[in-house]
Amino acid sequence: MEKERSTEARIFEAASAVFHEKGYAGARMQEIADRAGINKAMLHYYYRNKDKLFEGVFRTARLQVLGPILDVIGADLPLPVKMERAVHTYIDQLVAHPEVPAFVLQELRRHPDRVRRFIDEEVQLLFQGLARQIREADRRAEIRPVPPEHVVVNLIGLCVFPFVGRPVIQAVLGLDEEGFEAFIQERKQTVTTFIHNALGL
Amino acid sequence: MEKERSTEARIFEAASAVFHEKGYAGARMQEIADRAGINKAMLHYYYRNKDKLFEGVFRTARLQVLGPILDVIGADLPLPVKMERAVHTYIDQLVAHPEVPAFVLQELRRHPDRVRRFIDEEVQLLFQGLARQIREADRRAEIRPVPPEHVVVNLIGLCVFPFVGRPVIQAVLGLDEEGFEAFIQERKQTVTTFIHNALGL
DNA sequence: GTCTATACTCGGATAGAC
DNA sequence: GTCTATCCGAGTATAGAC
Repeated sequence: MEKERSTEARIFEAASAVFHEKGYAGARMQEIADRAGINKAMLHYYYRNKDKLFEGVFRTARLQVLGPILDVIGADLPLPVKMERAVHTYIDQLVAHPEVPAFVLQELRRHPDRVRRFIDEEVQLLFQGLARQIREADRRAEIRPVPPEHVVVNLIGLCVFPFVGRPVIQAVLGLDEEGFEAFIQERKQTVTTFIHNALGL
Repeated sequence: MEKERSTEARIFEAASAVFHEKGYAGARMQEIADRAGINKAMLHYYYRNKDKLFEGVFRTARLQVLGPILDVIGADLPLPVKMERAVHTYIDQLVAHPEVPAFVLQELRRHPDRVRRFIDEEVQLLFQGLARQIREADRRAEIRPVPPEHVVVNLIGLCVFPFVGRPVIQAVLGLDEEGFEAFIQERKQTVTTFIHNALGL
């Protein structure tokens, strides 16, 4: 109910929270209105309908989950450094938006038509560039022989999975919220080492 | 509409498919009825309501996603062999039920109360056992020093992530359905090697 | 711009005939 | 056991006053 930000911004933040938590199908306009501290009718005044509101939230989520990591992947860095930076950057990014990956993956799964817009030409090329860099390192015998596509998927998966599987991981390891936080912070180091060792760097 | 299996079984299969695809909130009783080739009213005759039907599907999903892998983790095997078997078994298991992990993780995220039942004492102990085995191997200097909990999460994540992130991975790597299948089959080997190398086995 | 009241649709659930 | 018809609550969206 903060009077600071504009109504529109408050709606958007509330909508983000609710969509992230419940997904499109589970989200209720009423709950969004409540969290924004305004009336249901206002939602339709600013954003015509649920779809439009969702569209905005999803577009933002894309940046939150793809933004910084792409810069690192596209940067001109030697492989070992790039790997380390990628892991650190990506985990930091995900800590800032812990619920976004599960949300995004869920919605992409239900709307295959969105996938092309989500992973556009540019994004695809960036990842292909990383794969090529790995292949090059392999050719020069700087790393163990290894299929580059798998390394790319492993890199992303090792960073993202704990956030998508959070409840299960917390239960298995017996971690409370702050225990999980700490675990994630450790991963910046352990995942980097894991990958470096796997590649023989 | 196969006349073979009983109506009850057909309903359950249809319900599984729809719940897996759409999640609880997105699933429609009408669609389940259609796929089962029967009337909506029949759903309520066999399973009292949507919740009860979901409960059954979810319980089965738990076994589909936890079953075989737990046997391997609990088995009395040397670490390198156990890791290899775990990866192979788990990926085979997930190929048989590709949509289940995303479904389960999504629903657990929305119903934190279910988590305890999902990861019960027994499951927790099995994973702790694996962690202990890794810690032992570390103590005996059979592997590189490494936090066991992270290895456990990495093992599971490397197997599960491709299925949860499937649409994104297909788009990034430019794979069609059978290309993805092949990629997954490759992973049984590449992930095993990745982990072995990471641990210095 | 913000509210209240209300229209309308969708979907889960039940009644009751066969 | 299986169907048709129908009820009813929930949830999105709009009308209209202030």
